[in-house]
Amino acid sequence: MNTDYNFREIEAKWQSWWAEHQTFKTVEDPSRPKYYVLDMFPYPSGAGLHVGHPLGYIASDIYSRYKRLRGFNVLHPMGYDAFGLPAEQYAIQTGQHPEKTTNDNIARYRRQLDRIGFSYDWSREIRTCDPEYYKWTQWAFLKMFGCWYDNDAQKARPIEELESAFAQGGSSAVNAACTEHEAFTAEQWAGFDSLKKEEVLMNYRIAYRGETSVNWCPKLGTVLANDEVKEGYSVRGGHPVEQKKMTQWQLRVSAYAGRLLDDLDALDWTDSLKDMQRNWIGRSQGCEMVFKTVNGSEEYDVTIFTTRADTVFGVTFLVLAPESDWVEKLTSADRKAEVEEYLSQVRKKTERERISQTRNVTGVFSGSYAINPLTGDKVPVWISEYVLAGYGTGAIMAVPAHDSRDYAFAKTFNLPIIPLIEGCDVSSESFDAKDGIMCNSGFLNGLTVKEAIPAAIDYVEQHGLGRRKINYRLRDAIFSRQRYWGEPFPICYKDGRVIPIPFDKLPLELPEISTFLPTESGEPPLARAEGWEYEGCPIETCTMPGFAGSSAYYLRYMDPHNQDALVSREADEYWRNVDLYIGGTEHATGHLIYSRFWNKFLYDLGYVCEKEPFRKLINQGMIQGRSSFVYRIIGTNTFVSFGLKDQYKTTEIHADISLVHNDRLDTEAFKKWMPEYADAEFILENGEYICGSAVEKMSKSMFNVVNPDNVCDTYGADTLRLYEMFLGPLEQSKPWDTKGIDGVHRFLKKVWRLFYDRDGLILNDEKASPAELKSLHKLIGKVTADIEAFSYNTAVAAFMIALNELTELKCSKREILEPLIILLSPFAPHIAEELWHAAGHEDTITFAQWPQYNEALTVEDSCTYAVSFNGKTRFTVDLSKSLGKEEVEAIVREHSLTAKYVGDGKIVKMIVVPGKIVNVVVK
RNA sequence: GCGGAUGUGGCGAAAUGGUAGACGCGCUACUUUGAGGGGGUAGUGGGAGUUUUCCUGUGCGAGUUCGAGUCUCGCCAUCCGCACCA
Repeated sequence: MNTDYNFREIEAKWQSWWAEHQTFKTVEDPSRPKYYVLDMFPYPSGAGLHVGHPLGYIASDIYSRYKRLRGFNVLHPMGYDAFGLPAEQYAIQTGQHPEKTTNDNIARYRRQLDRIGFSYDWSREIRTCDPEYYKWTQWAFLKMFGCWYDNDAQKARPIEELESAFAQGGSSAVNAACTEHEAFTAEQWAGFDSLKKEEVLMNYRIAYRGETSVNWCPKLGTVLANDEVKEGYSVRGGHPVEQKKMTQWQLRVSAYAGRLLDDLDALDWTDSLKDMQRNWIGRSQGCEMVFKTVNGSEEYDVTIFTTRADTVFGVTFLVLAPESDWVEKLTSADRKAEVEEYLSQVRKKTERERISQTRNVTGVFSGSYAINPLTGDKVPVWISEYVLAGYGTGAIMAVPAHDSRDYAFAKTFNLPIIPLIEGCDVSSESFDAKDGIMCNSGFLNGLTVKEAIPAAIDYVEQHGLGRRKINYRLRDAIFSRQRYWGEPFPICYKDGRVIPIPFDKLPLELPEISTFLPTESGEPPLARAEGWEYEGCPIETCTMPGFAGSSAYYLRYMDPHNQDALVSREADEYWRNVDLYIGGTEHATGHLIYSRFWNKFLYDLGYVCEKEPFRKLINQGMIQGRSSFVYRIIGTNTFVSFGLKDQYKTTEIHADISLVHNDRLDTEAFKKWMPEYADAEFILENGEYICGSAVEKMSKSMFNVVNPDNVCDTYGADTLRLYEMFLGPLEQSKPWDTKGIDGVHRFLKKVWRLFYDRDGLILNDEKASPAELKSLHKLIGKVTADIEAFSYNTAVAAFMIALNELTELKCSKREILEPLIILLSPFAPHIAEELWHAAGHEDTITFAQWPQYNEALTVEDSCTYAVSFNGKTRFTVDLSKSLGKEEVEAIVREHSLTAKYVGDGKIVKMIVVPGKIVNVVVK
């Protein structure tokens, strides 16, 4: 009889047992409380999983299993975010269909995931590239196309309601979110032909097509969303990105900016993540103000946005963004050539260059002048790239005395600077602080800045010069990608009109094409598809971006096989929203914004019952790699050990970490690793070759990738799971360091030893001693609290402490060990199942009952504390029974102390401070 | 520049304002000759002392408190996010 801890056998056995018995298949059950635990589904890349990926999955799996043990009906699904650029790039290079490589990658991911023993309900698996799934992505898009946003009601409404509002009262009948506001009366609306009406409505649709300045990435041949660009480079691939005007599909996310911001407060997310979103949404409160502007004989109203209405008396010029529509109108005939020259210079710059040249002040005078609405002063209108077209109105009033950017501009172009705050010095820099007493400001003189801002806005509103306005930085999401491997738009074009393809024709499936490159004329790959048309009308050739498929996937898991709806009302009302969502921070301003927007849109239409998709969110940290280095003496094939390397001139070379254990290099394996090292020689220290190390990103080129499969081979999935949790706090980034894994593995072997000795099972039915019960209940209390707090590293430590105590007590009692393995089962499910089975249970441990914590059993039954006082005085306090307030006070009197009594309960610890006070700590 | 987080042994890390360093790794000594990642015992922040023990110690500097790794303020350093957002 083999009585060793044979994790390979055990893990394979239970993984197939769970699969056969469909242990984790979840069914809606109104008699039990629900709990929805979700991982951010992975993009199945060609490289497979490394040891960092499962960190969050393990954490969520532990919580899922814990919740099941506590009687919850747990929804814990998994799927794949399977559309995307890398598969398509690979297809372009190799000609392989992205569907094939994606499926291969998914199969590999699945094998890797299965080995770790996750409790996913795979019957609910979804893939965003599956037509049965993307049907509902297309459906949602059509719904957005068919809706407008009512700013007064703060919700999306069907476009038909907008049409009838226009028919009754023209454009002023509603307060709607729109791209370009064009005023018209009901009569004018009635006079529009259908094409014109369509054009007008397009400005209001939540999914709309319109010209906008986009992030164009020439290398990838596609536009990108703001969150897909970082510092002027594409997040995927790191290619330069430039600004370009293009007609693109967009989602009116900006209409939801206020709600996206306000509803953050109620979410159980970290402050840093909420702040990131707040930042990204970028609410600022101020006012719009109209400046009458004169270009020769022409007069225009230029609307500017400012948060500092109080500084309007210090305006010495206006500035337009180069892309602003006013530029053309306000360029005087004699300035035309210079303005054109400046605009072409600006256009040539990539986003990257614009950012890196932040310090260089550039601009050009338009030739026009504006009238300050409060002072009547005439000020010049300039054009400069420091004003952004996409924010506010694309035009600003410049107050150089109190804005550093305006100040730099004024200094460069010799424009006047008027200080407005008493005693401020603007001789070398602007005074930006919102602090001080106003001067040179007419009716605002004498007020503080904080009083002056609302006073100025009130004045502006009362005199019809402008209005209060809240501006958001959040932009509409550009929704077209000039790529093949994404959801097709259910849209076709006929006689210049945009026609939605009816719901009952969905899914509109991706057609086969011969090659995945864009066409010669630069059109998207779908332009190559034969017969890509609907009833004779050409279908849109762009596809949807990556975030389309991931925006509502959590809803589909609730009801993945529903043919008639994204999610049925019953399923939605049962599962509601995600209770716990675990994933990386990298989605803070992408997926997590879009998903919230998408959910709110569906909420407005009554398809989902919760305002927010993800109630609690945890960002797991990254696991970095720990690279190992060997040191080759320059010009030789001799390698010198880390401690001796300073005696030679060496180059540092990454050594594959599979050749290294506890920083010691397996020199023979190293020789076989690469041909060039076959005859390598080594200078050892103490008979060993010690490697250097560094923490770096886990990547193939650093030879520091740890594959979870290898860890499962060597130590087993349970050890991997425990170790990843033991490594440190979940949210923290930390390097993968194989050193400590032996300790965790040893722990599991010792757990096994409590059940088995060399002769077989030693589990017995003897009655537990108080000491054993104390160990157990301390553990129950600690582990329960730690799981609830997601403090998994300390939970694992608690197991080790309990184990040490029970091993010391030679405890093999069922009364202790059965609850212990239930506690352990979320962390190490395979060994727990095996021992549960060994203890005589036929069923799975998955639905056992979480042990009841009895605090009374954890109290010391006999304990005398020696207390030192003033370094000399000593007395003892018997804490054998719980002490109440009276007993404490008695001790205090006896020793002439003063005391502060804290709380009630059992006193386990007394601390005496020399001279004064006894403070009683209650545990 | 703005916002957020973090700073504790040789290492990963613990500590409702209450004996700092639990637990694990590593290391040291002893032990068991079952060394295909063996088992056990003891020790392990630094310094002093033959023993009981003492001093010192959580990035730096103040403050609150009987008491601060923990709370407050100011620095310093590191990491992350945003960044000409008017």
